[in-house]
Amino acid sequence: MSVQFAPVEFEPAYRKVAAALLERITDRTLAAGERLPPELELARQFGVNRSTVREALRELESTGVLRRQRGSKLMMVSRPERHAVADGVSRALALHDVSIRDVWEGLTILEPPTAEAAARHRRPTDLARIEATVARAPDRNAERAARQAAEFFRDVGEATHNRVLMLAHEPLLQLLSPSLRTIIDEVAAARTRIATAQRRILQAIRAGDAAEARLWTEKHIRDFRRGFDLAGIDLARRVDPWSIDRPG
Amino acid sequence: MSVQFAPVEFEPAYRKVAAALLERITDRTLAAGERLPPELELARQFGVNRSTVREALRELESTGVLRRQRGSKLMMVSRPERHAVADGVSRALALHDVSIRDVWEGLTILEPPTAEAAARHRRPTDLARIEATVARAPDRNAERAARQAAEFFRDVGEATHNRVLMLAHEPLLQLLSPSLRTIIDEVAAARTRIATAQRRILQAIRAGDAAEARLWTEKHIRDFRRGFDLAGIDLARRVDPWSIDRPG
DNA sequence: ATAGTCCGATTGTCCGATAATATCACCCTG
DNA sequence: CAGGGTGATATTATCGGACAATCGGACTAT
Repeated sequence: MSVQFAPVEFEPAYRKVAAALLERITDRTLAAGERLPPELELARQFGVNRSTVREALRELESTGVLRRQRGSKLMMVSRPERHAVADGVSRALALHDVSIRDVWEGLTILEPPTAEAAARHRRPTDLARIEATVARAPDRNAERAARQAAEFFRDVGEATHNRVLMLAHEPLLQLLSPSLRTIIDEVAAARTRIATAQRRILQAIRAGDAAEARLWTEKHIRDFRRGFDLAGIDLARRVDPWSIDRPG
Repeated sequence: MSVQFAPVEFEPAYRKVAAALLERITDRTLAAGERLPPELELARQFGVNRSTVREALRELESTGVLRRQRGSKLMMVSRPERHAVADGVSRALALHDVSIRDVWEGLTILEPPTAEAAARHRRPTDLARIEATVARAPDRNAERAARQAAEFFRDVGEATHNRVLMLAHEPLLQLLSPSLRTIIDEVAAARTRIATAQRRILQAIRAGDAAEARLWTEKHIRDFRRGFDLAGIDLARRVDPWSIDRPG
């Protein structure tokens, strides 16, 4: 076994076509919003059959760089939507048997500094949005209440004006939402504690008090941990392969 | 405008097929490692043409839940590979004009607590892996040195045994790598400072000293910031649509 | 055992065709 | 001239069928 050979690599045409198109999209030759040529035209240009082009298009469609507006025929170059990307990440994490503890730990790490950053970079419109969400605070319906709790974090994320942070916590919010609903359903004090924390965090962000925003967010997340215990949720359990919102 | 109608939704067959298959995969009816039936069989079962099935397969293939082992014909159900998922996230962030500052801020938030967690949960094999990487420390070649620097963070991430954290920082490492290479190329002191920080962090992780691990990681990341300035990299510049590794 | 050979199954790719519908230039009417 | 109908055309979704390449085995000869 003196000589070693690398496996000969073969790439099917549909993948090559997809790669070529993706290349043009990432290097902005094809800008977002631009319309893609018709399939037959692409087939002619690439010198392949239309079926092959279509397979490539499906690939790009599912990554979110191609989309078609409702009721339109031609494909449009687009930027992947945040929630669509997050769906993929969530699915991947769920399939990898990530535990509730893992997700919670991620939030513990991510949210306090995010709130801090929000306190520094928030603008009036951000405050308005957070306020609107906080105002919906204690909701009788557990489903809605859980959604509101997640929405609050999203709003805070928006206020950072850092897309990296916004995208990073999105899958965590998605994965935690079923447990969150359970907590709100089972733990009597949950609603008011959440509402209180949200008010304090909002207050701190409005005042531009980064330290305070961080502190209350830490409390807020720690409360979730208490909630898991009180609701009898096993932290070691893997997150549910929950229902994904279909990308619009 | 008394009555309102939601836009009638039409889903093409290839999407329905993809959704149906994905459903079976997320609910584990089709377990990872299992082989998918042949395309003709699927076409028969779904009552559609083979071309339609193929378009659905391309969609699932690109999300990473389907794969074929090298040189095999039948598709295999699989879990999305971390780096493949991260590629998608990176691309999305790049297309959204994320700035270097945004990415750096993400690392600032993510890495110190990650090192902390690593100090708590590391096992002997983790230490060995980190040590091996640190041992490759000052490399003359900037390209390799940058890869090594990123690899170090990956190793630390592995040591947390939390897949959420591992996946979360992966896109950041990918997006930062071009800038990192520039720094190593331009800033004379970069190599030794990186090597020093890595040694100290490794030491702390080995000792199980979470606080120390966090501290040195903070320094390490702050150093990057200094590096950007010294290398004349504009933090407001958007990250490069760098070259993506093709998923194997 | 290892290499050669054959065979069925399966994928990659192509061709051609049809129905549905989005797009657009055009015309008509008030 | 604005705005609404109206075809002709372009384009997609889906189908059926075809063929070459090749993978997985079985079987055979060395």
